[in-house]
Amino acid sequence: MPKKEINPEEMLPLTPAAFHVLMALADGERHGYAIMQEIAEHTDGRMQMGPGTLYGTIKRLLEARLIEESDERPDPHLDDERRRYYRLSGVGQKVVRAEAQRYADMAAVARGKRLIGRPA
Amino acid sequence: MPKKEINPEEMLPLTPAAFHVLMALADGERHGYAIMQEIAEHTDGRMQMGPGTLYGTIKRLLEARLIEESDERPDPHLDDERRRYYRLSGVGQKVVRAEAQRYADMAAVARGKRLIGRPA
DNA sequence: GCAACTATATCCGTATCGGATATAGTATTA
DNA sequence: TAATACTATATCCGATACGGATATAGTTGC
Repeated sequence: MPKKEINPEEMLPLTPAAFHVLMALADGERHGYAIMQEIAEHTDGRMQMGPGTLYGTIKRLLEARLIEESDERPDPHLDDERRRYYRLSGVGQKVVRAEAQRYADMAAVARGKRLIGRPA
Repeated sequence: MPKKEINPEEMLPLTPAAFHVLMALADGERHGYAIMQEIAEHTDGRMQMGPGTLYGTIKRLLEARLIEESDERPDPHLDDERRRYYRLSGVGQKVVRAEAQRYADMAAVARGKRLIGRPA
């Protein structure tokens, strides 16, 4: 039988901060500062995550095993030794998918109540 | 000139609890217990908000003037004197719309990353 | 009459947020 | 080459929010 059997849906809802960090890692590994920039991009600059929230959230996500630190480094001339790279764990992938689906579901409810228009 | 000029977007993101309460009030006034049931319905029973979170959140939303207590009561034979009814304020309407749009936007980002499928 | 449900409220330990502060390497440009 | 802005990580800590437990009591259904 599978080893831990955690149900990702039981970890929902995530805090907005945790969700944004996981979303930033959904298409590949990134270092902390790049996560910050990716979040700003996802939200058209509306969400500016400061270092306190960013690194605190990373720490909690590591403890919860939703993300892992990666040893792989890019080409040395593109790299910066200070950087620490993170990627989603297997559970992390499932959790971010489930939370994204929850967002889509709530958006659908909002459309049903005519709070917002159709998806672009 | 308009009296207060609060920018609803600056209050975002809401906590999931606050958003669910506002969503439950989006199509008409309701009392606390009914809000709880509406939230369970919106989420197919996946979110079960307990009384601590519910009444604490209501208190905070009242203080932030996103909701107001209503004096109107339904027909006496349908009513229960213990109930306290709440409705969205003008600002509350704008905030819940903006937050719903944020949910839709994040769902769109998630679709771009192929985390979830098309909206139903 | 009794159990289950409805309804509101508070307490309090824990978790999270987020601005401030610290430190220091890297890139730009004057 | 000196100064400045940007990159990058990390921690501290007061304020806020969460959420299970507990309390109280009226209402409904059997």
